[in-house]
Amino acid sequence: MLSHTPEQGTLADIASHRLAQSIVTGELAQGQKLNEAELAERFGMGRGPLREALRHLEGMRLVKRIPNAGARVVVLDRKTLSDLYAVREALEGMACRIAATQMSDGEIEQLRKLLDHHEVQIKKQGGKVYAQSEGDLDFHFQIVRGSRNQMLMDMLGSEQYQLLRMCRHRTSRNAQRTGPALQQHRQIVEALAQRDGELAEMLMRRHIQGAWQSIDEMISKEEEAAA
Amino acid sequence: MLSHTPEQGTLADIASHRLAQSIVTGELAQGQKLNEAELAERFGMGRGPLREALRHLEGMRLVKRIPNAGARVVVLDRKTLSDLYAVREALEGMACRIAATQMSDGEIEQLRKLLDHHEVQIKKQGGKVYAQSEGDLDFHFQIVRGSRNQMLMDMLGSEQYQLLRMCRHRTSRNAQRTGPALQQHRQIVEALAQRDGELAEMLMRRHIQGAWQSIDEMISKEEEAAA
DNA sequence: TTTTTACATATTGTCGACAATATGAGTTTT
DNA sequence: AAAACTCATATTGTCGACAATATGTAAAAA
Repeated sequence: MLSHTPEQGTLADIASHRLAQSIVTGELAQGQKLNEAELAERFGMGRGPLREALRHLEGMRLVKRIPNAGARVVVLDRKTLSDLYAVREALEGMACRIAATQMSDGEIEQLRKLLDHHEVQIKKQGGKVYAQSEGDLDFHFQIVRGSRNQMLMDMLGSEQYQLLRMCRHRTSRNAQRTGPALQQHRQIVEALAQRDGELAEMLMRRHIQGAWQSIDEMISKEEEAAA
Repeated sequence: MLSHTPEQGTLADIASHRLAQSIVTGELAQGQKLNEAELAERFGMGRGPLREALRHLEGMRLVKRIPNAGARVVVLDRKTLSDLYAVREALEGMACRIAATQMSDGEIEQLRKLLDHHEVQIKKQGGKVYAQSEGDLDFHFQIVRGSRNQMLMDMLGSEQYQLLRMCRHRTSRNAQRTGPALQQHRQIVEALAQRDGELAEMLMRRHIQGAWQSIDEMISKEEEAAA
């Protein structure tokens, strides 16, 4: 799974983890002001560790800090998400190409198993897509791991995927794209199995482009509804 | 120029900036232990702001922190640098492709001017390559800016380029690659001017691959000398 | 009525002291 | 002599209080 660590280090680490969770799940709304004293009290700690946690989250781009004016949850507007998906496309495309030469047969078999698992999950509980969303990230991250590029793992795992999960929770109601997504995942795995890095990269890029299109439409509808 | 802000915000921001500077220039050696009390005293501040700065630098991947055991300057071994250049290749390649459609004619002309400036600098002071190194980053960052992708600018500007500068200071003695690099830069600008994104991307990728090869050889020699 | 100013309040920024934990030297045991 | 243990020391983690800065409100001026 992804970042399900109980996080039992320093208080700052705990706060950082809990805050990230709250932000990602939408419990803390986008743009919301983060009051240090209040949060510290809620978490049962002093303001020191909490401030360190905020600094950490700032580095993860989950909050935006303004000197002497506090921190707010980041707002994922359309432009930001568009940028995010462009970066993902480049990064995961590369990861896929390299993974095709680096992953072991066992790891690729593991990916197939993961997709089988997703398939039964989808058929079992048609509407409840949350698990699939998390599973989707698992799939993507497995491939990134397959690239053996630690920097990539850090960047995508500890940072971008958080933003993605945040975006998902926001637009999770009507996520009917799970079917085609699974199909695309299977194609990607087959390309990896054939050690065809170029094809795997291309399929992954298309997959992410498709995901962005889907998200983009949702945002458009949202904006229409708001207007 | 790049990150030459005097940084006059909170003490934590000042500390963060000064530490980053010291790390990048090699004044603080790789792997060196960072003592909170000592640094706080040197900067004339308490340990609170300094700890926040360390948390920030941790997010920028310039230091590595171990709970209850302190922070150390990150170590750029060959694998880390290899990963970094792979990521750069993907990211800047994309930036270049998009920049070809997004940059204004004026901005591209600006790039030409920048390269002219580099050329006279190189001819004037053959050995002193430091300025060119910084200038090289300026060139790359201008193109990233041209992609209009804020996330990319953040990632490359505030993070990866710091690591690059760090790497440069380490292997700066024999940097005779400035000649061919300039030539490649010119080719890239011409591709941009012709609005040929595909070509621009390809040239940029090759350029970065070449840079990595050069760095890699240097590291090999270093390791031989050490053994 | 609108704008400006002054002030009380809330929030962030900073420090110093103390507690918890790791580090390393010296001692004991095998 | 090598390994394991003990304890003094150094370093990190945490807290509460105070200073500096921003925020919102109400009175005064236009």
